[in-house]
Amino acid sequence: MNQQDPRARRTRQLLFETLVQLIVERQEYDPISVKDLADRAEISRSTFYMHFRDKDELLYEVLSETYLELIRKNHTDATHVVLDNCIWDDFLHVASHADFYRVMLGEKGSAAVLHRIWQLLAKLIMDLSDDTQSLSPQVRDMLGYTLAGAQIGITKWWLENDMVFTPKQMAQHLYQLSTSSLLTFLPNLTTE
Amino acid sequence: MNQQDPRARRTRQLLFETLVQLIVERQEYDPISVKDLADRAEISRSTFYMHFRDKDELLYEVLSETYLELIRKNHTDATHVVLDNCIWDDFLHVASHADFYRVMLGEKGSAAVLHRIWQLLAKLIMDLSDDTQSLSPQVRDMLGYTLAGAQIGITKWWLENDMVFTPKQMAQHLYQLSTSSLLTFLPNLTTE
DNA sequence: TATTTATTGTACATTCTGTATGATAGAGAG
DNA sequence: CTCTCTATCATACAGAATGTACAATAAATA
Repeated sequence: MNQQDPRARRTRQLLFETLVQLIVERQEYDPISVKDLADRAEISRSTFYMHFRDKDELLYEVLSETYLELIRKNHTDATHVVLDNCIWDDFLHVASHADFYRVMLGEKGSAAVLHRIWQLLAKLIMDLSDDTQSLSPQVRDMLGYTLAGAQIGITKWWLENDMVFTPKQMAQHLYQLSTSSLLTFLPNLTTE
Repeated sequence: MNQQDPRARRTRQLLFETLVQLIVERQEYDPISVKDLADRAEISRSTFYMHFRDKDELLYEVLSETYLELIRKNHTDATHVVLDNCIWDDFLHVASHADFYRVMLGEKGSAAVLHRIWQLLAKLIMDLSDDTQSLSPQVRDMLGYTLAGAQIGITKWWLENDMVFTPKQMAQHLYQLSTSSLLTFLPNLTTE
């Protein structure tokens, strides 16, 4: 399959949008079938299998594209390469796809996607917090997973409670929660 | 279906154990079919449907039984009705079912189960942390979700990294991380 | 215009789901 | 022990979804 062929590009993009659309519309991921996607996108089901092995692969590529774009945006703007601004950006990003994330982070979402977001976030957080350079890679990793969990948790709550705070407020809450605990956590790890 | 009939009790219990066994063995949840369960448990597939609507209902009841037992144990022993001891208990519990949780909290797990654990943990944490009584129910809830995320995150890391720390060490790490951030988080919420 | 190939429609084998039904066998009552 | 009740069994069935195969069509490109 030639990725450059305009027909293929169109179909791919169409399937990306259709999947997100169906997830938002039906408020669930798993019960969506390849037939559902093909019908909605008005393509043949066999065409789907020319592009993706299955539903999950499609979803993975949607996320890959999304996060490539998100990270690229962060790196272009110099002011964003600090943790608190990145967190703010994360909440802005989530807010602009709130209906999608509300489903995907909830009980009707996908464990695979949640796991992947978790790993990505953990790495992102650790790359940006330079006050933990002294820790062992192992403990840094542990902190990353923990803070990623905190971020996902607060985001879940936010989405499930009508986003009563602004993205900036959420970022502030999470940031002070994260950094303050990091600071107190750091010295105690070595003394035990 | 009479829950008291020894035949029914046997079958139910057998299915509980079989599901966990299959999850641990195959390291995944979703691809397990009702036929797989029936074959392994050596019961008829139709018998399965006499007890549970589907696979998910079975899993839910497994969890319900588990957590009822866990909470009951906590409440019997008076020393456990404080947050840090409960956290320790959580890690002990996870450790004793490590193979199960490694799957269920990972990419091959179940979004529904993760979501349920998240809610349960959030409520548990908030019920036990009395230093947040002054906060609004809304903010308390947000904190609960966040700390639950942190706990699930650190647990995920622990399970995916050969459980290099003891349950007690994990509890200590998480406890100081949680309480210290709570303390610094509390005053700042009102000033903004 | 001619060639390449993405897309289409269709067909097929396979698996799973949920339900239904009559036969079998285990549990409890008299 | 006998009788009744019912959980379990084996089987069948309809419906849906999956993944693959193939020939025909139509869009892109040279």
